[in-house]
Amino acid sequence: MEDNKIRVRFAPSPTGYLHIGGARTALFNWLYARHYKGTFVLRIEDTDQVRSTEKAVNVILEGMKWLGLDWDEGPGKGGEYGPYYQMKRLHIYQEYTEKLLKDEKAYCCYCTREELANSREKQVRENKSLKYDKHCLNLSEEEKKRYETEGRKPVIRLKIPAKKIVFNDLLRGEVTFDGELLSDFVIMKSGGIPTYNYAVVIDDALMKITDVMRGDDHISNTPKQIVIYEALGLDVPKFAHIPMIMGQDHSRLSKRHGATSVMEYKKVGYMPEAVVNYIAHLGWSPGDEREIFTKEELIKEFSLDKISKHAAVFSMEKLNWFNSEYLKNMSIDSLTKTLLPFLKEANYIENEESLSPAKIEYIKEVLKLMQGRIKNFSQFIDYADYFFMDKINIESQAFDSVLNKEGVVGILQALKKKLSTLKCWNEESIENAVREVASSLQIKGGQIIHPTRVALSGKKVGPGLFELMVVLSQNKTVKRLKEAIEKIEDAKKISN
RNA sequence: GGCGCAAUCGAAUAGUGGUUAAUUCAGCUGGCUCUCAAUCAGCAAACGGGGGUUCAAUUCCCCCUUGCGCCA
Repeated sequence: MEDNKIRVRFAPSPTGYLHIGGARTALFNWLYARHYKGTFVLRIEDTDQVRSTEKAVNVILEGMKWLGLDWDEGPGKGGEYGPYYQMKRLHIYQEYTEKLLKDEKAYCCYCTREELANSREKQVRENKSLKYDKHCLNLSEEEKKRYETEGRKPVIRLKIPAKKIVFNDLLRGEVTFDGELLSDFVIMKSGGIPTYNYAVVIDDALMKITDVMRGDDHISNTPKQIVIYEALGLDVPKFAHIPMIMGQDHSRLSKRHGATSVMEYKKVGYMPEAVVNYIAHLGWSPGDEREIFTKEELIKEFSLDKISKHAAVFSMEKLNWFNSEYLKNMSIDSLTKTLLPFLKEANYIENEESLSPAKIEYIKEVLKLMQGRIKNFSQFIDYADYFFMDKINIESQAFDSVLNKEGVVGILQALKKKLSTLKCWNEESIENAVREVASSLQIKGGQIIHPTRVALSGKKVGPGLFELMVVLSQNKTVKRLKEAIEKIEDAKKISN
């Protein structure tokens, strides 16, 4: 029973951040492992010494944790098949390489960059597929020695058998490649560093990975990896190549399509559950109409046969929709808790810990007005700024088109007078007061409401005016009406 | 250049050898309303092209096209 347990892995290169595509691959593997009660391994592929950094490892781990994708073996966790960093496994690759050399399944190649380029150029000219010319396949010991004394450092190449290489993709069925067209590719670079395809095979085999689920950009790498498995006499795992995620223009998802880093979404104020829910739908569907899924439901429903085969396009609008759905359904308490760091960041509050109960209550009231109007917390910071600023910033377009108009000063003055003496500050009495002012001036409600909204918030759009006033308080309402009146009069003076 | 993978409304996906080809996001119209959002009602919108197989193809097969990827 133990032997049948599914083992999958996510193996990122720590060369940047955890991007959306990587996160989706991680998610699918995680869901697959959790669904079948298998093991989810995290392995760091850090053999690109130039681009790999410790910081990038941490950023990726952080991203995984934020999304709630916990791993059973890997960095910080250990496990019986470690180490889980490729650079700590160099001796293992070396060991297998010596075996391949001894078995004459691989050979040293001393060709220089120039020699390879020349050969390649010739192949291009002859319209042939690009392939190593096997110049070093049968070097004698003397020739090898001569190259070494010249100071050449060899790379190790694998001999590719000239036969069909077939594998059964769990998603796509039988995929066939012609080994004849494959080059004797490099498995070990001259510095003793394994190439991607080589390290990945040894690691997957030694870590007893049963199912390799990865982006379909790896389909063409698979035959090479199978050749390595066979040369090493290792069991070939099952493969499932999932579709890639593209930008709106159907090119590879990149920064110009918007945020591609998962942590960027945290920063802008998305809920990890919403991001997970959305990316789960990129290339996968439950087979019916449901859209909103908890992680537990995703685990329950996830299966390979519901993964589509064609590339998916990332849509910010749809993500926004998912996120606002989550925000709408959150309790005010947890919403408040999540919002606090953003308020701090925007300097709307001093300190998250030392907030007075009254202030927390105030934040909750503001949140109630904004919940359902925002797609993320950055938008809250933007839309609700006037609740947290002493001097508000009146948008110039709103000022010109709504406030700086004939008759507005008189309206605001009348309203100010009425509100400043209002005894009872609740939605109902405020509405009554506003309507009374309107009817005494013989104008429609809207003619008083719109300028007042701009005077109080600096914006033309926002929550219902009366509830806004209740939260803002009588003092501030009156004060801002006064300030708006002054501002309009100043503008009139200047233009005259 | 060689090889591989893919192809349903603008996007994500359902679905089927015979259907009015469905749902969600986005878009548009209208209701509600002080604006926006939310919400409700409605509209518009797709089987890439060509050959087969078949009584019947969006669905199965082949070719083309397009997109994406791998190889340097």
